[in-house]
Amino acid sequence: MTANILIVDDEQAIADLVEVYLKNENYNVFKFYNGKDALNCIENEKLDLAILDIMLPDTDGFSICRKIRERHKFPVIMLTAKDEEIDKITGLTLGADDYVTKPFQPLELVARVKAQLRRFTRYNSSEPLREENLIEFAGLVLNKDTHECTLNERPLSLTPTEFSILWVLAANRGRVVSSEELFREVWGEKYYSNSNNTVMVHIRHLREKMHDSAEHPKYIKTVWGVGYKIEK
Amino acid sequence: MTANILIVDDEQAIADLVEVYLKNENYNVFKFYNGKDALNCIENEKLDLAILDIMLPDTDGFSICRKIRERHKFPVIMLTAKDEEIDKITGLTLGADDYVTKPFQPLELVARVKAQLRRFTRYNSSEPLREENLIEFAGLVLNKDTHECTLNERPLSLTPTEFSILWVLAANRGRVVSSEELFREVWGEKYYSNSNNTVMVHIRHLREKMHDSAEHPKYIKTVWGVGYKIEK
DNA sequence: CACTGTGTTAAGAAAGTCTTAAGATTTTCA
DNA sequence: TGAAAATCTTAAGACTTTCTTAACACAGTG
Repeated sequence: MTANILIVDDEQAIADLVEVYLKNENYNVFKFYNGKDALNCIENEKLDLAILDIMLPDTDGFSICRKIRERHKFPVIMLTAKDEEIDKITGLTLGADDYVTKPFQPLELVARVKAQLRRFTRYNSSEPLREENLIEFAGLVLNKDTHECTLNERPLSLTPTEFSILWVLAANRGRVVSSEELFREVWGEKYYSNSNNTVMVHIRHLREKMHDSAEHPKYIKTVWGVGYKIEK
Repeated sequence: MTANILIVDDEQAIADLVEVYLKNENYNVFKFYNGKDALNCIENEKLDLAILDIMLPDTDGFSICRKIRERHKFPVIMLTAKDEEIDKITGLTLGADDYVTKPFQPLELVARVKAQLRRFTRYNSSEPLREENLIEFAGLVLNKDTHECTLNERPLSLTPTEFSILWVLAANRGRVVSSEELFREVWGEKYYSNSNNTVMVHIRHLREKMHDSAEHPKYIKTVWGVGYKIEK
């Protein structure tokens, strides 16, 4: 399950560095030092993500981003110099999905790339690579297409977040999923801190709707100090 | 029984310091301040372990790690700057066996080196290098995914720390594991002092749950002056 | 017997979880 | 568009489980 990633930066050292790190993660990398070649690549290759520097010799990242958005939906990450703060707003409104300011830690960028790919394949892909869009076991039915859920033939009215959480738990049934993992899976790229009890509150709501209790859970079990799990 | 250890760090002071400590332990040390010489060394020397800084003038630790993994199986320890927290995950998935964050206590690093060498020489014979998440032997079953544990088909309800301790003992079955080693494995890189009897208390709880006794232990045996072990 | 390492116990500290509710945000729909 | 509804996030306190500490008892060692 690899992905095709485009990197465009006229600073060759940076483009090369990013290339090394991405290849380390087994991504296919298309690397260009100018906009013209990049645009060509966008037309001819089936890309999964693009990393664009804003300043380029022959054009700029925004133009490329706009070009991409005309025909494609894959995520775009912008590279901006530190003092180009304004780019944040502009870049994002122009359709970039994330931005990273220079200088950056290569691994930070890699993490962002992964986050975007995860987000993209989860939400935007009509034909999922691996994941099914129907989970059915032990009286629980989850339909990702319709976002419907039934428990023992009784329909549950779940909010989007609740559905996502239950989906992740169900997809990993039998395995303990930590709050942090749940958070990352459901919310995507944001950072997690222990003081954030959002997941917990949603679990509480889920249990309520499933007529489940925290003390003697039938469905979502708490594994102390580790996370939550649904039995197989 | 000495070992050949490669250390690569462009911060000469650090590389030199590590060298001193490793030589003090009678290891043969190959020290380099850049990636090129290190790669050369990897080709020509029969190494037992490598310590790699991530940031290098001409390349990076991951590239070297990948090179090593193409041909060799010996353990690799990564050095990461404190703020490169994310490296932990990425570095490990890239094939490093352990990571140490800068700044570090030299003796801490030495301890890690020893641990890796021990692990390697042990596993290298029959067992796979990659850690499993299921240990099953002599009536004891430990499942890291579900955090479940059964002893002779009877489920044991273990706390996270108890589970970790039993896991380490089980993973090292047949070998004595000292309290200090247990502490480091379970609690991470924190410092250990002899006056700390936390491990002992947990062992006591474990024995209780396993219906084991200190005088005539069936499972967790005390090796006087050394540590604890579980028979194979 | 002194000494050092290990075992036991219990209580207080710390960490993790649950619940609740208010306020912020987003979505819906007239 | 603006008001209402739904949903999400945050925060605080109660509650539970787990961990650590410390004091003392016990067991090996020389």
